[in-house]
Amino acid sequence: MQLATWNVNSLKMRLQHVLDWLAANPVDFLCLQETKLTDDKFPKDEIEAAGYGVIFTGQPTYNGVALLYRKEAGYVPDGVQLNNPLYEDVQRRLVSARFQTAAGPVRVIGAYFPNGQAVGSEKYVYKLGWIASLQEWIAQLRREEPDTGVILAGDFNIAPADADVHDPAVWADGILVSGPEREALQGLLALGLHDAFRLFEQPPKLFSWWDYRALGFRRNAGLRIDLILVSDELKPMVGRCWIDKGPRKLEKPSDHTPVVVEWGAAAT
DNA sequence: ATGGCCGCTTGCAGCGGA
Repeated sequence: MQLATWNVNSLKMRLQHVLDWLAANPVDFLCLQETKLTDDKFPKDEIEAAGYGVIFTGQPTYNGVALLYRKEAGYVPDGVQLNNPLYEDVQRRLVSARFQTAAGPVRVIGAYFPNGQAVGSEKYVYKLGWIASLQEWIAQLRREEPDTGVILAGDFNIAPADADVHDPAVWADGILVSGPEREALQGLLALGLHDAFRLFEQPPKLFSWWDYRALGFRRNAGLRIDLILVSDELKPMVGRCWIDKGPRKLEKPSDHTPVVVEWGAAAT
């Protein structure tokens, strides 16, 4: 099985990229962030025609998330949750559902973490509070659904370590890398979640986002801020996790590119 | 050294993103 996450920076602008990518990469699940579409404008028909069911929640202009699941594989979502039940929020940043899979029940949570804008700002305080509440909710889920694995995938807007930053000196203590943000991520990992990408040896300087400005992509001046966390019971089944730079090379790309995880039978 | 793009809007300049 495969699951991917992709911040598309407007699904209206990127729908064809998503459909083309799914045709070439028929993943079981796809989490999208920054759809930037109200629910009445969501391209449900086009996505269903491509063989995927979809759960989505949006708002005007900003944010918006979607969770796609491959119909041919027979997935039926239950326990659907839009946003965090423990956190009142007009911003639409979370979409979740549980699925029965060949590797047992799994709850997928697609997340668009707040950016935070600048360390110490009002938006930064919101970011840290939002993550703390997400941690509380996932802790609650682990108690309520103890036999269900968890995959938390999305745009975390946090580079976990300096190895995930093209130039740590430039970014030092800034937004996306600051101590409190990284500690908040550690709080999530402490629930028994694991950064799937770092379960494996990886070449250096692999990123999932590159600034549109300053030839960021050509210079590989990027960050790894799009993550897939898998829970303890899924960890032994993860066989591969990779970043697909292909879509970032297209005309009018998103500034993020897909991250994919593959799991299945227990690794031997 | 600085900042350089992109998408969105009760829109044509300003905000947010990262």
